Amino acid sequence: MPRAGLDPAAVVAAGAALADEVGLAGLTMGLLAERVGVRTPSLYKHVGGQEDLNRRIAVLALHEAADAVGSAVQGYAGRDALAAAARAFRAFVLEHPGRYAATIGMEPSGPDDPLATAGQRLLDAFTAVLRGYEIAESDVDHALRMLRSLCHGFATLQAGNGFQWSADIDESFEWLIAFTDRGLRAM
Amino acid sequence: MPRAGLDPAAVVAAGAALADEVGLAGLTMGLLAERVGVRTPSLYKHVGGQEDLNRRIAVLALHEAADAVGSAVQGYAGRDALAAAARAFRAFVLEHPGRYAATIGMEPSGPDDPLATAGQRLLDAFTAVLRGYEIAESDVDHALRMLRSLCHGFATLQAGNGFQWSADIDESFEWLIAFTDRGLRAM
DNA sequence: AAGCCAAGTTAATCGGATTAGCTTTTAGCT
DNA sequence: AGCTAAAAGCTAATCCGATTAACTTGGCTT
Repeated sequence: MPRAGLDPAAVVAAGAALADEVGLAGLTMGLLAERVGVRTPSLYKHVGGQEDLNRRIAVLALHEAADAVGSAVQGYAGRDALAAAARAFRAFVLEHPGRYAATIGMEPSGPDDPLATAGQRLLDAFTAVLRGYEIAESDVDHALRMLRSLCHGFATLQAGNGFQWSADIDESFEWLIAFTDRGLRAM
Repeated sequence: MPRAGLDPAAVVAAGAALADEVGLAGLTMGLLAERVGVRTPSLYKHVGGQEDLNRRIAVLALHEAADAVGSAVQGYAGRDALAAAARAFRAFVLEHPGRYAATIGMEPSGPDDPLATAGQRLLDAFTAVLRGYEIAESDVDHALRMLRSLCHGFATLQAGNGFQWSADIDESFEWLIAFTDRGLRAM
C-alpha cells in the first residue's frame, strides 16, 4: 500500500480546487479523499475536519487574492491602479468561486489568526490603490470599505448569477471603475 | 393528537425566522419541526425538502426587502431617496441575515419562477431611486448594478463581520451614500 | 536490527435528510 | 347526521456524509 505523500498544504490545495469545480457546498470529505487518492478518514490526519478545512481554504484564497491584486497594481497609480486592482480581484473571484466563497462570513479568532493576517494583506493591496488619490486621512477607511464592498458585491453577485438583465456585465464593471475613479478624484 | 394547523406559508415563515436566529447553515429540518410543534417528516407535507424550503425563504426575503426599500423611498427623490433606500436595505439585511443569505446564489429557473418575480420587485425599487437623477438611458443599467453591488457588498460584509477595523460602520455607510450621490449627480 | 511515529486502513457511531406505510382528523357532500 | 377521501400527522426505516476508534505498516532513526 503505497503512501500518498500528503500533507496539510496538499489537502487544502486539492480542497480549494475541488471547491472551485463543484461549489463550496458540494465539497465533501469523501469527494476530496477520492480526489487525493485516499480513504476518507485519512484526511483527518492532515486537517481537523470540515470546518478547519474551510478555514484553511479561506486563508489560501485570501493570500492568493492579495497576491493577484498586489501584483496587478505594480507600477500603476491612480485610475490605472484602481482598474487593475478591481479587474484582478473580480477575475480571481470568477476563476475561483469556491475558494472565495470559503472566505465569506469567516471571522478571525484573534489578531494572530492566520486568517487575520491573510485578510490584512488583501486590505493592504487595496489601500495601496487609494494612495494614488488625494484622500483626507479621515476618509481613507471609508473609501477602503467602499472599494471592498463594491468589488465584493459585484463579484459575488456575478458569481451567483445575480445579474439577470441584458446589459453586458464587463461593460458594467468598467463603468463602475470609471464612476469610482471620478468620485475619488473629486475629493 | 391535535392538528398543528400548518401550511406552506407558515412553515416558510418559521423557517425564515429560525434562519435569522441560528444562521442559514444552522437551519435544520429537525429544529424547524420542533419550532412549529411537529415531527420532522411532517414538514414534507408542506415543503418539498431543504432545497425547496431555502428557495421559498429566498422568495419571501426578496419580497420583504422590496417592500422595505419601496416604502422607505415613498415621497423622496434624489439624495433623500437614495439614502432611504440604502438604509432600508442594509437594515433589512442586518435584521434578517438568515433569510437574506438564502437569496445569495439562488438562480431563477425561468421567467415565471416566483424567485424571478420577487427579484424583479427589488430591482424595481432601486430603479425608482435612479429616476431622481439625470442619468442617460444607456447608463441606467450600469448604475443599477453598481447600487446593487454596493448595498449587497456592504451589507453582507458587515453581516459576516467582514469589517475588522476601527472606524465606525454606520459612518462609513453614510459616507458611501454621500459618495454615490455626488457621483450620480455629476453625470 | 529494534523501535517509534506518522500516514493509512477498516469498522463503528452519529446526526440530519428523506421515504414508506399507517392512522386520524376534517372538509365536503348527501 | 353519516360517509368518504384527501390532507396532515406519526413511527419506523433507509441513506449519506462527518467523525472517531482501534489496528497496521512504511520508513526513518538509533
